[in-house]
Amino acid sequence: MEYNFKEIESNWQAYWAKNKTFAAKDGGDKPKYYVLDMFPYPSGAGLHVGHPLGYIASDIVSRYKRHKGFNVLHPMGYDSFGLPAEQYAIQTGQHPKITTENNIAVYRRQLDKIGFSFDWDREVRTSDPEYYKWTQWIFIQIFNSWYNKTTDKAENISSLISEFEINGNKKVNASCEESVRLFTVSEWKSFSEKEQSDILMNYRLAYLGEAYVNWCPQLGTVLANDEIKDGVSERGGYPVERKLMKQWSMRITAYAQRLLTGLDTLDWTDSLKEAQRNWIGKSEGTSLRFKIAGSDKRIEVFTTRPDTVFGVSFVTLAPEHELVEKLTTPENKTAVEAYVSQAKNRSERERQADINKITGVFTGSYVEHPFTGKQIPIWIGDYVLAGYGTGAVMAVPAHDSRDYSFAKYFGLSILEVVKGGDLEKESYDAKEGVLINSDFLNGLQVKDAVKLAIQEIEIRQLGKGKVNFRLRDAVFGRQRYWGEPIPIYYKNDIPYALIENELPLILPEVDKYLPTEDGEPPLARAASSWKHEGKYDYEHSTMPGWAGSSWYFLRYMDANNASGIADKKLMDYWQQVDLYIGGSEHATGHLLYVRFWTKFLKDLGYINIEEPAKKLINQGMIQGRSNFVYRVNGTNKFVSNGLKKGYDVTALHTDVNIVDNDILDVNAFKKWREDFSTAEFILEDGKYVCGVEIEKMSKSKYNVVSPDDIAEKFGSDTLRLYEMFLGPLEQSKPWNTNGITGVHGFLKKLWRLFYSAGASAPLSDQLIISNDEPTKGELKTLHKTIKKITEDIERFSFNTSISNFMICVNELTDAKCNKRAVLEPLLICLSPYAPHITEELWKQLGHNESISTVSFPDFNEAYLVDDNINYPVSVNGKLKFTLELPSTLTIQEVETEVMNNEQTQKLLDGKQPKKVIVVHKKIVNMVV
RNA sequence: GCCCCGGUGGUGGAAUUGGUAGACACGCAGGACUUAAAAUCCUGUGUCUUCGCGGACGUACGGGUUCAAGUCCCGUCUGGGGUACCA
Repeated sequence: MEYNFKEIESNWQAYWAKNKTFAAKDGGDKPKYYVLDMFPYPSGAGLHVGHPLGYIASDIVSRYKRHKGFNVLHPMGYDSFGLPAEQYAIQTGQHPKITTENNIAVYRRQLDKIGFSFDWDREVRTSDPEYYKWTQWIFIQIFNSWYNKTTDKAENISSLISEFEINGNKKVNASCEESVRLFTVSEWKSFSEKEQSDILMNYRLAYLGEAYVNWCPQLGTVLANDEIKDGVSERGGYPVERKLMKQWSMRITAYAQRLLTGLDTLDWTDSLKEAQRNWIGKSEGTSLRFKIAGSDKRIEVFTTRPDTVFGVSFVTLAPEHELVEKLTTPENKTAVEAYVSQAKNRSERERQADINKITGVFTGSYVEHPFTGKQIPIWIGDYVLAGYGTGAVMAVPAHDSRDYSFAKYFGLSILEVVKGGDLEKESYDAKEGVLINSDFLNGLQVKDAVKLAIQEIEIRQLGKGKVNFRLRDAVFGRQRYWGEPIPIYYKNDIPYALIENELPLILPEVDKYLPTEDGEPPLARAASSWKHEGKYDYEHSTMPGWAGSSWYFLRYMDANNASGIADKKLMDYWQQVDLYIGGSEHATGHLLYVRFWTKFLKDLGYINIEEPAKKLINQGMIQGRSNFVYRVNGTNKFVSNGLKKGYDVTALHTDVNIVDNDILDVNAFKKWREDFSTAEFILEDGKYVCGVEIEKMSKSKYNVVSPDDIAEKFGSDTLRLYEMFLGPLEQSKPWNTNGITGVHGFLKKLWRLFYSAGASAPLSDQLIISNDEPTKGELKTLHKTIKKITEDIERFSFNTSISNFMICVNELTDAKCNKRAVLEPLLICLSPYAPHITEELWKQLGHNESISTVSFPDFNEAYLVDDNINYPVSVNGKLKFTLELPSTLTIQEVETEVMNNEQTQKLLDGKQPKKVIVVHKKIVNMVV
């Protein structure tokens, strides 16, 4: 019987679906194991071969863990809100819901064809009202919470209100807006409802606040930092500018320290943890106030180098700093105003492009040095950012390169206070050296000087030791249609959250998916009929893409729950994700937000885990391998790659699906596009050889390879094996079908073990399987393979395990082994990788149960040892000769045997070795 | 600039704790079977040298530690990813 993969694969896919073979059970005696993939956004282009890479890896682990006796949760769903469907809707008028559903259907069909063991009963879609009801519910919990720094967790806003009613806010230790002012109990009680609401807004973890946002006029929406690439929007490539807007935001900064310390408990790669650490950007230093000369006002700065305080030669404010106007003297007014308005109009992109251009302006005012009382000029410079620290810096040009260039450019003084650099050439930024010209800090090392300076600043009440984070609050509102409506309505200009039984707040229908003519979000188009209790306007912005994906891992635990995010008992049972696989592009976006929401939900007691995923692996990207043809300019002639030098040619992308091993199928090429139907070719060795380049996989480059085509030609088992065989999971690599015959040949060889009497014998119609006892050699091959595969899967080294399967099958083929006792355990080992063929052969062997229900075989060390092992013996590392010794010896016995050996004695020539080292039971070294 | 990860045959890659570098696969060459092709099977395949046995060299480059280095340390070159006037 031939290996008919098409029939086998469709039969088993139908069987698994019908029998719900991979449905996870909520509970039981088995230990649980939760394997999660980052769910896809269902785009219109369908899956290409790069998408399933991570899914195949997670599927292998899931199937393996089931064999190992775990109760495995391995779900899949769709991150189905997003901009592309909305853009498509704008262009065509088709409702994004329809587009999304169509795309999901295509994805599902493609995923099913690969034979994944997902539990589809738990499918989630973020755009489903039954799902986003709970996204909205979580938003309301966050809105109704504040962060208590004393208990170091989020609490319901009611505890804050009662504190206000007892003590006012002077004792409150909260993560809140810096600008919040002190009030007493009686003041609180005298405030109007609107005033109270505004005050609480400063404390809420989801709050409405003024924020500089990345505004994209073309899209009519606000973008997150990671939705912008090179200063333009990731989708569409439109310019982006900074704009101050009232926006819903999330106070993720309250969690900065916990997000940082939590990383230590995670089994994530160092590079990923490092990326998160950099993003959170903790820096320790001190605040320091400079008194403005001739005024009672002070400018507060943040510095990590208080040791260099005697080197301050000017203070720089961000152009947006609130004191700019007051500090500007009349004679400088024109220059300052011109500079400020110009700096404000510069977009982020322009600022980045002019990174080396130094700009700034003098205000005309001075501050007093806190220790020396010396007059220090106040400047404005756009290298100081309003959004970081206090928006003002003490400039120490001698020891900070940015201050240095600024000082050099404007001719300001440079005062050396740490020895070690050459200030004629550049600033000395290193945090080591001895302090000079610094009064009480003189002679100290930088490290000690920092400590002493902070101490002194605190004693003199000039400032306070402080920790600053780079992390900023996350803007949560989007001026878009295709997202979760924010469950807020406005009554007398006060925002109120909906209550649970008013959810879900369904996304209303609109006539167009664009912002309104006066710049309101698309939802404003529905406003006339879409009102709370028929009269109050709802919030018109929607949630960002990351909202739905920040808690989906919980929903899979109880995907159809109508009364909560998921049943508490089930969340307590499934706990954390044990293995999370996805792309590294989510390192600082999704993975921070999902950690943030997890911590928040824990604080409120809804879940009892602090981190969403224990182990995380980033799969590498599969790049496209583009093929080129070279058209001789002005003709319809195409010259082969090797001969193109003599011609004036234009390189054109050609469809990789009509190219085999870089040889063009010229007839298919002529049919591919009408204008090529009359093409002529200049061949080399009778072939047309194409050029090659590695690029991102994309429709426009004609280098997209669909998994469907591969499955059609070779079968899904081959696709699965080949994607894993390409190289280490975490490494990026170009797709190249050249080697696929290797893994396909492996499956055919495996099939022959069951249906043929030998390597070159013809295939039989019947299984040729014997019940004979295996030989020692066959058992050794089997157990060696089990051992290696087990170790390979445990360390996620799927490419090497496939090599080990190949070695095993080659050895069994050589041994003409067709014994049940060898082949059955081998099938079980292979089934996570190639589920269809192994299910089929398992059934042919007479089993009624799915192979996925069988225990993974254990290996037996006893079968692995050789009778004799060659021990090369070397003296001082030089290999001299080998001895044959039985492998049953202990290391001590090997030593004795080697020492007593005649040849060893001859080599040592009467000397006694100082050291005898037996390594790997294979090499014996002697140090003389 | 800073941070992180890499650099091994013609190609993808293996070498798990420092212990016989190049497993496995592709490609290529030769052979078997076949009228022929496909499929399948067998042999060879790091470089140089040698008729051959063998020998020398060899993991980006230059040093170092070690009986022993692809692996550890220092420096240089180089590729990829992240991030950026973060005070």
